[in-house]
Amino acid sequence: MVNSDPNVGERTRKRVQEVIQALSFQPNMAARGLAAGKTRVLGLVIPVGISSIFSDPYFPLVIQGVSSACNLRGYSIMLWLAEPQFERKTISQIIYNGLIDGVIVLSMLTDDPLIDRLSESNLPFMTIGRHPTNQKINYVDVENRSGAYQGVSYAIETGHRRVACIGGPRNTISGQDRYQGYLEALRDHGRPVLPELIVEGDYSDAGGYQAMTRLLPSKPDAVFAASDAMALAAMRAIQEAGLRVPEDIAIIGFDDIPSAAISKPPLTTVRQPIVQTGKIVAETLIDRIEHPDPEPHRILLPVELVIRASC
Amino acid sequence: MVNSDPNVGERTRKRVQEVIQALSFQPNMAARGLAAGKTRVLGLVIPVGISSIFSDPYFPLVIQGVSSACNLRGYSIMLWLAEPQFERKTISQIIYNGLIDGVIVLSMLTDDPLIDRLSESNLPFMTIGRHPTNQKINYVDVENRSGAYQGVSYAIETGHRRVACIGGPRNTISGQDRYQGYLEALRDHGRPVLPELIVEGDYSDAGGYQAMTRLLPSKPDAVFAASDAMALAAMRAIQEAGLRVPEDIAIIGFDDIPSAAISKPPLTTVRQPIVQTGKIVAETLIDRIEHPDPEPHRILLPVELVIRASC
DNA sequence: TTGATAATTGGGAGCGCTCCCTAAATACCA
DNA sequence: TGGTATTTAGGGAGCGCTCCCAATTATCAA
Repeated sequence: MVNSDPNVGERTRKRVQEVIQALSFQPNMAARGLAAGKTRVLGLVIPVGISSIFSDPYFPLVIQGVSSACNLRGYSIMLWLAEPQFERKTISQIIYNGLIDGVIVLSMLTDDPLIDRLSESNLPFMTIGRHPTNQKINYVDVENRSGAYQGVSYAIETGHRRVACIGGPRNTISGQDRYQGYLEALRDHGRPVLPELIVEGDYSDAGGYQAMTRLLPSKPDAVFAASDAMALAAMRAIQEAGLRVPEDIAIIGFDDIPSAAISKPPLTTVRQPIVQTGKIVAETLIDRIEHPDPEPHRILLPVELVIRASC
Repeated sequence: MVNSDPNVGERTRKRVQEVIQALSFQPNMAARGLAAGKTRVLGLVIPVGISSIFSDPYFPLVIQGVSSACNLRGYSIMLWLAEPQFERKTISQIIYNGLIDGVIVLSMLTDDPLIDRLSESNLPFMTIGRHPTNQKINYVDVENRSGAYQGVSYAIETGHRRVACIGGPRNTISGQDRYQGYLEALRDHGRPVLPELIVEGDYSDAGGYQAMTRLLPSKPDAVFAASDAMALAAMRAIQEAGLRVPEDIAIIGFDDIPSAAISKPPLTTVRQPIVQTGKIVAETLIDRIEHPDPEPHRILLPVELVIRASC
């Protein structure tokens, strides 16, 4: 017994430990996994279909959180970047191959076939990002809607009348949720929804710049961008057009990435706890693996409006 | 025989394939790993000790390259973010546990204890980033020295006389190599090395901004920054000080990250093939696992000076 | 001291696969 | 058609561990 078997003598246990030390013995995980039926490995699936997605600082931070929780609990991470062409075959193959005790899926898209496959299986899994329809899926997400609501409300309450929106991609859940928050804030403050002030972005720097360029002729006096990357790019576009931030156009972002604090002016933004999200999703999944429990776990992490100088 | 055993009848093979299809049978990788002594899993170790390191777009891109090569060759990736406090124990434990056929180590630091442990073992491994002393270690790296040399030479040849350097951290190999390139370019063009024009950065945005602020009083007319993140931040610092890029101070970066192309002015920088680096290191490692070969493999990938408007 | 009970230990089966060796089937040639 | 060479199929051992049960030893009360 290499492990701490509960009914093994104190003396024996000690001797075993000494021998382990002396030989610097490492149990073979493949054998252990085979015999015990559990490997202490978590799968982490990240879709990279959307081109810009991996240059976003979001993903590394999630990985960092997951990794940190796994280290603490003695788990390892198997990483798959799900390139679209592999989804059908490889992913499902890989997932059922007995190397993994559970899976975390970074679920951006509103319709991810992988999720359906997983819910049919009996492999424990959680998603980062809520599922739009299936109520039985366990997830961790941040309060995207409420965060956007807060940000846009703040813009309105600080006297801005034409608040534009650079949204996230429409086929992402977070993009939709943040857009909803924008809409609701407008409605609750009795403001009209003006189509010319709404542009779809792709969360990326380049996309934000382009979106702002298209927005400029409509003369917004504030912009809510669904990501900091886009917000910062929009700020650049505004300044290059000879306008001032926040005097001519105020900006509110979403994420609070490191560079948001040091832009000029510093970006007012909605902070989401990215590393924390990764940690919690991993912890919850490990809990569920070790103590199976049919109760759905749906966790919504709070966001926080960080007021700086851009609005 | 689930695999394509070379001496198995054509008819039988076909029948086996059909049955596999019909049952959508998935071989258990743990069992296969145990029996065959190989798991088709690669370890990827990334140190996250340096705080800012994971917000750098470099790492995701390397992962992407490694992942892409692994997908092609039917390998999976086991990811470890090596938090410093785990290095001694966990990392070496994990690496010898039989779950892995080989390891890729993203080796930034000039003295990484993990590398020494690995070279004592007989686990195939490669590093990304050359090793400063041990000649027997297989690595893939980019031409950091020559890239910096090209960039700095270009600055000098375009008429700049006081070329400053915002270097990478001194305890990183790439930081040293790029600094060497800077020095050599200065020397080969008969320019003096002025200590007041040399500042150590940490590759990060914030570090670059701070470094530039310190550099400003020394009145450089050009700056070579060892990363684009620093270069972009330096550009901001210069512009905020009321100076123009490139008229007052020219800037040359290193990396060619996406935002380098859309900054204002667009950044002249040394492009390094990051995804490619990941691909090649994974491919080479897999080759070495499948066809052991004591010959050292040291690969230096070329870089390319991308001339845009900042210099 | 003895018997009953509890704590501990050692041994064997088996996890699902690969590898190797032998037996059987088939092909080939005189 | 018989015999040999060759291909193909099948069976068994074993990879290194965990789990479970039987055997052993220690513990305690009468």
